[in-house]
Amino acid sequence: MSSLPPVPDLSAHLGFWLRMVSNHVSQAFAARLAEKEVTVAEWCLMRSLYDREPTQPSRLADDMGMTRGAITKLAGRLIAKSLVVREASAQDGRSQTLALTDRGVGLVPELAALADRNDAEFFACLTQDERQGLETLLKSLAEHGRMTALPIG
Amino acid sequence: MSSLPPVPDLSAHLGFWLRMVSNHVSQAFAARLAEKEVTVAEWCLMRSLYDREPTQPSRLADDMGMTRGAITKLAGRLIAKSLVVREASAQDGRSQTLALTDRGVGLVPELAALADRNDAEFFACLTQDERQGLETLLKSLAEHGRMTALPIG
DNA sequence: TCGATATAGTTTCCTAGTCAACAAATGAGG
DNA sequence: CCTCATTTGTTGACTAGGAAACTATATCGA
Repeated sequence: MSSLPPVPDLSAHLGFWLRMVSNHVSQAFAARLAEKEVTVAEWCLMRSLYDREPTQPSRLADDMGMTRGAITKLAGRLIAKSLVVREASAQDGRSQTLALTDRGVGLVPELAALADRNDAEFFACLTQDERQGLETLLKSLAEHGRMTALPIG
Repeated sequence: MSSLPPVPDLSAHLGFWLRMVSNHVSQAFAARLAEKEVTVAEWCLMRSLYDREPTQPSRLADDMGMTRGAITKLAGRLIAKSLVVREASAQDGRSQTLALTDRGVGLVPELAALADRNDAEFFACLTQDERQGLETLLKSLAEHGRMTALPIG
């Protein structure tokens, strides 16, 4: 009988638990957003536009950690839903800006409320101190790992 | 001038930081695995098969939080790479089992080493106590949220 | 001022999931 | 037994993203 080399279980890694919890939180959030017919990526883009001047797609791509191609399509879907408008730049013929429509502006606070509730639901089982500690740890990891963009994928 | 209702920033939510860090860790891991021409999902499936009897696809689907259709395709890719074999059940004509090939068995420890290194790299900036604390918090969240499967998406 | 290069956005092809319809085999009830 | 519901795995249509080729415009340098 050949014995296998011992290999740590998947659950031996912190990354495993991180992924497990993160994905559950995100999926639950996605389900809430789905009732408003909005995806997580759409929410991120809309929130990014909410309190900002009309913004270039390339800028949003950097902020959101997505490619420009993805932003083109994402913006297209939001435009189709009349939540966002695309406008050509007067100065630079290549450039455009994206901005929320009135409907988009109106929707953002509703979606933000869903985000609040989702966060509250998942982290309710932690004490205030624990939540604070978790936030500190995650921000520390983000800083040391030079994580700037919000990676969707 | 109409003033917008105040809306918390994306970064106001713990879920945001969780997702940010988790996705970076996972993407870095995916990049390491890519050098061995293996995806994260493939790694999870292979690791699941490593120290187990040949296992039904439906069982793996439950374990990994994926649909059966996804397992069909995932297994198909691994079979194409000669890392996994599919075998029909003798007792139940509907049922099959999946198992690692010798090559698959040999690859798992290599991939596990990559997982170890990836984890070590990302969490090196934390003290041992902090890592322990993070693990405790994540496991607590997983338990309270009844998170069993390893959700890929 | 013209040509090379860089930049902004789009498009095409590819990947890897989901969902829902499906075929084959099993099992349970009359 | 025979039928009908259930279970197993597969398939096809669809989604959302990435990579790279592409178009149009702008800029820089000789």
